[in-house]
Amino acid sequence: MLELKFIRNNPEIVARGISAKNADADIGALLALDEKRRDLLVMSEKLKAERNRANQEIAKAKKGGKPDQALIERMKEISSRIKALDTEVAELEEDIHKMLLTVPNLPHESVPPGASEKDNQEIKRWGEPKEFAYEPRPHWEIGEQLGILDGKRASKLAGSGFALFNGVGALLERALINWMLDVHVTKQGYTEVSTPFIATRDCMVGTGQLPKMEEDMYLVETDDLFLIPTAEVPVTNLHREEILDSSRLPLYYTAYTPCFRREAGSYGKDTRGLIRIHQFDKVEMVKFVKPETSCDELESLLADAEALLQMLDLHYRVLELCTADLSFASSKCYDIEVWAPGANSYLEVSSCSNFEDFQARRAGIRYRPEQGAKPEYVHTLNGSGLALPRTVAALLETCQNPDGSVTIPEVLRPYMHGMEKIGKS
RNA sequence: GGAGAGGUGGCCGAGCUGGUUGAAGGCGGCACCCUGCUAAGGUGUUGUAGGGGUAACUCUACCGAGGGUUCGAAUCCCUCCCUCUCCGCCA
Repeated sequence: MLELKFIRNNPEIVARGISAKNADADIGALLALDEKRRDLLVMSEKLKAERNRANQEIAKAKKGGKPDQALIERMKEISSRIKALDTEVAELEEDIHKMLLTVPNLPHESVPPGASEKDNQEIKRWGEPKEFAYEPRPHWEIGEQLGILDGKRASKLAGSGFALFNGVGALLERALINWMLDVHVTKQGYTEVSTPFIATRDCMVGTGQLPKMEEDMYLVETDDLFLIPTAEVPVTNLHREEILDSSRLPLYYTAYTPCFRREAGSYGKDTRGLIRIHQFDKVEMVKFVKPETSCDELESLLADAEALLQMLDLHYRVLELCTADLSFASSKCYDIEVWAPGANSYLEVSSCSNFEDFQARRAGIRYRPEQGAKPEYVHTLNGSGLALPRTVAALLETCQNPDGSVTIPEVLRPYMHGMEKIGKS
């Protein structure tokens, strides 16, 4: 959420930022409502001041035993006017707030301009695409042949767009989760949390999924609770409505959670294998930092995510998203895409974003810069480290052998009972 | 799901027979004083948000959330949410 005052004072900057993001929001209408609200507020508050003065008089008079009946009658009238004004103000405030929630975050000044995802900038390549003497097979074939992926039965359980890992496949999934968490905790300074996989509407608004993305979420209607689309939601909301001690910052958290996404509107896209499914596992990193450090923190967050792919020895590239491809809440974002030779494409396995104070303002996450100073909003960041199914896909495809087996990366072997290869079982 | 208790400022905790209570008291924080050092002690100060004003300043709101009663509500009434205890059910 942007600050209303900021919009009021910088309408043209806001408008420019919104259009750079290819979004639209009616700033003019918003500001008109705001002006009306302030007019009514002044009227109401003047009346309230009068009422407060009168109330003291009445209280004093009553002690003497003779309340002024005429004054009470007049206050009755004023009270009803106040009530009417306040009702109107409250309605305006609600409208303004609703509109404010639909205004996207502005791109950071360093973000390259662009009209679509085609204008994203590739800023880095690590490693080389592995060479094959034969046509490398896609992970869905490898997985089915090794008996570690069972797409048919997955759809029996939950319909299309779900995965079922079998035997060593399930072990591989679990090994990756444990290994990633261990790297974040023991080598990169994150604190592990294990959160609910369901979140309230307030949480979803706090991180920016709502109100815009409601169709993309699974809603448990009976309780008005949402299945989380990413651990970003519960972890960022951990400190909702809190004033954090400045000495505690920066706070680094990591969490494993499943992620649930309806993927409404992307039917027919990436339907094969593990590339786009409704439920997937992910290890996420979330940071709460002081504003002046958030740019650097984004770089180190990206490095922490990259480190995982480097240890797995998987080739990847890093894209800096252009203004048009930035998500609603982010001000700057890097995507990491891992090379999947069988699918013959780069797969997004991590998205590292700086939200600046956009989420913090929505969720009320603040800190006190100095003892006794006014609380200010923290900056929040998050990045996947990493999304599991696509990592598994790239791994199976990259580490496949001519005989159909898959060599397990060394770092994972301790997590897989020392196993070196996945063969046919 | 049933019965009961409760939700007050950074924290703990009074007030809850309606009226200078934004809110006693304590802890913590900050400033100053005292002190050979440390510890202890003394005095003062210390919430958030939204308006108005060039400014000094000033007004308003906030005691879980939302309604109601009243000239006036942290205090009375209703609804909802959350926490705790006991019972039931269940991993």
